[in-house]
Amino acid sequence: MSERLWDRTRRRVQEEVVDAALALFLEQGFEETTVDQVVAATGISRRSFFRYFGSKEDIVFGDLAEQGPVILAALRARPDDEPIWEALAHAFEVIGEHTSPERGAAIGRLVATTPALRAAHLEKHLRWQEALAPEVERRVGTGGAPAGLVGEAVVATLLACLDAASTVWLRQGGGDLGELRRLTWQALDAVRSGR
Amino acid sequence: MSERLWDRTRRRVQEEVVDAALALFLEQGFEETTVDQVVAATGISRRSFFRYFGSKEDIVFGDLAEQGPVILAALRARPDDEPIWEALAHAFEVIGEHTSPERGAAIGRLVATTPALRAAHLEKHLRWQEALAPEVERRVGTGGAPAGLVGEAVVATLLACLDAASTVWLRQGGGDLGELRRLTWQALDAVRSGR
DNA sequence: GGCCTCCCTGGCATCAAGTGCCAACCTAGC
DNA sequence: GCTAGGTTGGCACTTGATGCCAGGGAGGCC
Repeated sequence: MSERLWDRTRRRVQEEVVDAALALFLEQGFEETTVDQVVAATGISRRSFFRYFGSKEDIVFGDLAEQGPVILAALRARPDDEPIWEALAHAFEVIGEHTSPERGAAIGRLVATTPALRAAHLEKHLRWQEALAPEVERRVGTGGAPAGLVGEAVVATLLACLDAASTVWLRQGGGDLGELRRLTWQALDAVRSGR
Repeated sequence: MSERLWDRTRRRVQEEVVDAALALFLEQGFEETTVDQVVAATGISRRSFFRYFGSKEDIVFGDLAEQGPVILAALRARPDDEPIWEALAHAFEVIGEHTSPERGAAIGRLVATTPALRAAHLEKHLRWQEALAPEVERRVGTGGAPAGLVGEAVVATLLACLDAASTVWLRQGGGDLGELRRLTWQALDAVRSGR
């Protein structure tokens, strides 16, 4: 009943718009592409576009910002005695599961070169932090610090290392996910062993 | 010669606008305050406002985003054998030097509750990362990782811990800078000793 | 099948943040 | 005082985003 015609067409239209829009963005840049161009390329009305996406940035990020609970579930599924960094790193891998590395790299490059998208990207991280911090803090303990401090700091650090790794990874051409994992560990090691 | 009347009035007008605008923001919120209201409260013209500030966010952050070189200089002034975290933490203290902790806390609260400002805040961190990463990497070495990885990761981690500490600090009421320093160290310790 | 209800769509008007352009103006140097 | 160069403010315009309303299609009910 909940999977009737409307829902299906909705999803189809959404995908169609995303594909057309991404093509435009990659060709002529995100800022340089206007919403009017996007809707012209798909036949949807301008008004409906903003009902589907809410903002231009949403085309690129989709519902990624709302995936906090999904990542949290992945984290909870990890054994309790696993080192926190490993558990977190694995938990975040669920995010990339529904996109090819190539598409991910293309979007990554777009984000890296567009201030507005970088900002949205970081906002997304904040949302993830809120979702994950409590569970992380349950695992590692507060260490005597006020509630929230350690959890937020640990998640934020992992995301920081992941971003640094992504930057280098994209510069190297992207594509190989194993390489991204390796870089993330190198960044994490450097942080943890830093004098 | 470069400190003639124009420069002085420019600075005075700027301060006046910032004061009036911050009062409005704190009273009725950032998003809820329009640029037209701000210029109406100061007599300056709308057009001139955007020449002074470039964007509404700039009222709140001023030239903070461009202070990367200043922080870098402060970092360079630190002894070469000082542990990187200490050196960095001290270097960042130059940022707060020209504002009272109370004003800083008020702005911090404003930023924390306004998505657009949070995004700008994080963008600012990215700019600082770019400025500091090379010097940090010179100090700690690349550890065999590709150039840039370690520097970016270390700076980003420190900023992440500082943000986590700020969040807790603001929740506690703010005001005491020593407390903020203490919280930052606790966050950093938790990150470095995390299993 | 006819009808009614609900929700989606698209068009219109509107708002707010920026930006380009141009004429009027003011400071500084001569 | 006069000119040159930067400043100011008004205007129009672009772009993202939102409220409102009429029209229309899907699905349930008789």
